[in-house]
Amino acid sequence: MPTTSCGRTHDVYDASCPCRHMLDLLANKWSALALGALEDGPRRFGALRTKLDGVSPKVLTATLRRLEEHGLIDRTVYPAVPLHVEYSLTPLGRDACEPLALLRRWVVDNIERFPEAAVPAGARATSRAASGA
Amino acid sequence: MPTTSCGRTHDVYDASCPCRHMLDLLANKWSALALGALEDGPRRFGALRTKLDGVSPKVLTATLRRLEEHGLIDRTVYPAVPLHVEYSLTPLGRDACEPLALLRRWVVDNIERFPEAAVPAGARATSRAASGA
DNA sequence: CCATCTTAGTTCCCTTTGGATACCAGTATC
DNA sequence: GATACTGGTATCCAAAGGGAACTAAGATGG
Repeated sequence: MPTTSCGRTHDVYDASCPCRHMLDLLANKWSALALGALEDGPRRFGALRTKLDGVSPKVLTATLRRLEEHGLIDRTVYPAVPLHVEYSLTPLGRDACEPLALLRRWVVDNIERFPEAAVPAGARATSRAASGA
Repeated sequence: MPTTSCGRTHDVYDASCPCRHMLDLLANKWSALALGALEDGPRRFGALRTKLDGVSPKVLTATLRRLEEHGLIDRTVYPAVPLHVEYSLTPLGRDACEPLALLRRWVVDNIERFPEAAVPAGARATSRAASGA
């Protein structure tokens, strides 16, 4: 059973352990993508919106706010006109990127092993990837 | 840009790439916990329900079905009485456990670094971990 | 002076998913 | 006949996800 420096036991399988809450935060499609998008340096809201193909502004805002609340990213407002807002990784966020990057990478590396039937139709035929980019 | 053996480009950031769908499946609290719970060998529905503290039977069923559809776990029914159903990892599922285990572990190892305010009240005070187990 | 463009969101509404609780089927046992 | 065990459904409600339109603030430009 994993124990931290302060001697308390932590377990993601325990619903009342803070770990569970953090796992819920990180084991999330948009969180994993947003943190990964910030690995190469700060990005603006619009850039993230473009990078995270398919995200709605509402969900992106909610995701970024949640990551900020949990100390994984910083939100910096430059009061220029037009408004300029930059999101960047905190040290904690940068560290969290490691396991998330491995997960994203594993998916890409092993996608061919998944049964065809499991992939929804829309993602097979009309995919950018399938058009031979 | 990552490329697979068949030469096609895959990118989790592309909403229409099958990768995105798979990331959505794996970057999920219950999936990450369920796969991890099967690492030490097959488990029955009831055992998973106990292990995955706080999961409702409906959600557990849905999670297991989804993992089964995507070829990550096998569902074996032993027509004994009372009914006996076992869930086990497929080779693909076993491989997927690696990055997920790293993620779960990272959370446990770094939980103390998260700001206190970010942890919901219920998880701090009345936690099993806090009671000095 | 008013319309337009930009960025970074918010608001609304609807659908999907998550979650809690109750209940069911099949059979063996008491 | 009542009870218990396993592995789920059924039902109901709340929360989150998602699409589209709209807002704010100020520069720009006719």
